Amino acid sequence: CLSSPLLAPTSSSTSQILYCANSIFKILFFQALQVARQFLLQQQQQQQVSGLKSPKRNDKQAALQVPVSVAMMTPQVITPQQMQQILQQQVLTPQQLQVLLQQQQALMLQQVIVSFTAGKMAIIGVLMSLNIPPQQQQVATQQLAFQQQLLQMQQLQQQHLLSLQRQGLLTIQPGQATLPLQPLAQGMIPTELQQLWKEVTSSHTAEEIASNNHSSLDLSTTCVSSSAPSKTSLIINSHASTNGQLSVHTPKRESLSHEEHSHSHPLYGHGVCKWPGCEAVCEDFQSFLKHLNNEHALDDRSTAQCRVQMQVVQQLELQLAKDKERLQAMMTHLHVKSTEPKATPQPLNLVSSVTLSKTASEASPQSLPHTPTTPTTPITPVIQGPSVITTTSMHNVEPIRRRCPNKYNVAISSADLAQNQEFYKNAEVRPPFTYASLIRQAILESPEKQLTLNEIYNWFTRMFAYFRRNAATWKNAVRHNLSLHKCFVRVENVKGAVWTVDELEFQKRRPQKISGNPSLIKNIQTSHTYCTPLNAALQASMADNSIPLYTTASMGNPTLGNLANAMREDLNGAMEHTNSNESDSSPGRSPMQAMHPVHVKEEPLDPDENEGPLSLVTTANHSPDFDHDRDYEDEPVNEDIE
DNA sequence: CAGTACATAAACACAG
DNA sequence: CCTGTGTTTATGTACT
Repeated sequence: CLSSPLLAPTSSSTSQILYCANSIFKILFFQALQVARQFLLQQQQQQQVSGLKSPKRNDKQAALQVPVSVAMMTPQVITPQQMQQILQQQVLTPQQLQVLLQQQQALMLQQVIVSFTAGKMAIIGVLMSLNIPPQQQQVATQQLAFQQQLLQMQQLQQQHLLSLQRQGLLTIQPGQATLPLQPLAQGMIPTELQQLWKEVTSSHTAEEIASNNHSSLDLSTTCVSSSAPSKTSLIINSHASTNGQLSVHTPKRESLSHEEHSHSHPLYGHGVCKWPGCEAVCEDFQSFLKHLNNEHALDDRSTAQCRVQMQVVQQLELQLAKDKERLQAMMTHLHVKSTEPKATPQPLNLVSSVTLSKTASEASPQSLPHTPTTPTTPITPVIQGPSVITTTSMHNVEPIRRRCPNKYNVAISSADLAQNQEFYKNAEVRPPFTYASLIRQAILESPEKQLTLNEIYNWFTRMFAYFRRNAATWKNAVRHNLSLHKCFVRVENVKGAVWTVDELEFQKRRPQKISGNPSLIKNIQTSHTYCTPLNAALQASMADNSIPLYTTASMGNPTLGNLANAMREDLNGAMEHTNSNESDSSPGRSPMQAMHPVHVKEEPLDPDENEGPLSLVTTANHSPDFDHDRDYEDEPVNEDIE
């Protein structure tokens, strides 16, 4: 790629060659630079001026032509000796050589900067759009911040060179050549990293706006390893003024004053020089510039630092590429290419969140609790391809009214809840279950099949992170549901009142037609033998078809836990209630049967079921599980923490 | 389009 | 008076 029309100083060609030349030039540049500098030192007295363009001229494009050509041609074949030859043949003055070298370096540094900046910006954008979990973002952020510091150092070097070039102060200071190389990682404290991160993001925004959104997303796919960035305005100085910090390295920089105004020099902050390992105190920006010119001139130390930084950059580049690859795989896995965001019930959003907030292993496509359209395709990973990576999916903690559009949402949730129980505990995602189902579940999970209101509250907050906020709302809803639905029976107790579930009423609650395939009934038995995503999908499919699950095996199956069992009962209730006595199938009802509903809601049907002279019997054998629940109650429910 | 289920908000009563 | 509990009504949304 170095042999193509690289010498044309156009943006596109320059950008293309820049990347190609990067790796080669990285290796050869400093070598050549050293040789050239040696040569310069030797030839310093000759002072032969032979009609080269002045380095101060405004025509930066023309000025860049020579270095571009040198930079692009030499890396292929040049050796230090050849470099010398070239330099001699061209009969350049030391100043001119210096200019050339600086321009080469500037160009190369620009290339590196742009390359990494583009990749960095893309990654930042992806991270932000994806709401990557904090851990991953932290890693990426640290990497990028480190990268940014490296790039800023390079920028400063470049700017420094250019300023020197402009002022005609291009002299080598041999005395500095022997200064020891300082560790580059020095002085990288977290606060600096944070600041850098902020700078990066802010400049990214401005850059995106200024560059008309051209490059940011395109580069996201090519990132660091991009071979041909589509937009190269960032590299060439034409848009330097729009690039914020990137404008620093433009040879044309008309304004040190601008920097003085903004005092936003990447290498200057909090009154200290942020050159790696320097941390020299500079009162003001002017002194800082002086310090830069004096201490961080183009010398052995600086070049060595740059060299090390380049190696660091290379490492980061590799790592970034890996991370990018991983991210790509994640995005692919999560079906980012979604077309219809609203087409799917909520559990998909949940999965997206669970994937992003928990371990990736939990995010296998099979675990998507979406509802397969047919029972025969329960484990098809990508059926509807919903948008799982959306900001709404990550911030759907607001009390948005989002009932599951599916009429059997409760039934679907039976498997879903069991499958994502841990997820709901941790992710602030609204469970796609009705309050009634949840209340019933809470009650049925209790050993006595009865709970006080407060215990129900605790169950909600314990089982669902979503219910740790907006307590007033959902608690009111719980009370409302308890009062409204006849399936919830209030029973006076010694300790007060407890709530129980009238299964018959609950199953009466939602008369639905049975349209499912009865052959799937046995599938549920086999399916919940394995607590696998397939299990969830199968059950979800069955739930979707309202298959009755009158299987005693489903009861008390520890594989899916009580939650799933109860929800399976819920599933039973979802279908047309043909059997009026399957409420007896619930094995755990016996304690409740002794209860006496003090308060019977209007039109109490079949009071024979709750005949009550023994009403207070069970209250005597107070279950220690209540104390067990108390343990959770003691936990501060930070629902009011917004 | 009507009916139903559900969520949400709010008013109210009552007891501790 | 405050808080928690419980009931009821109203309203809006989504689905059938």
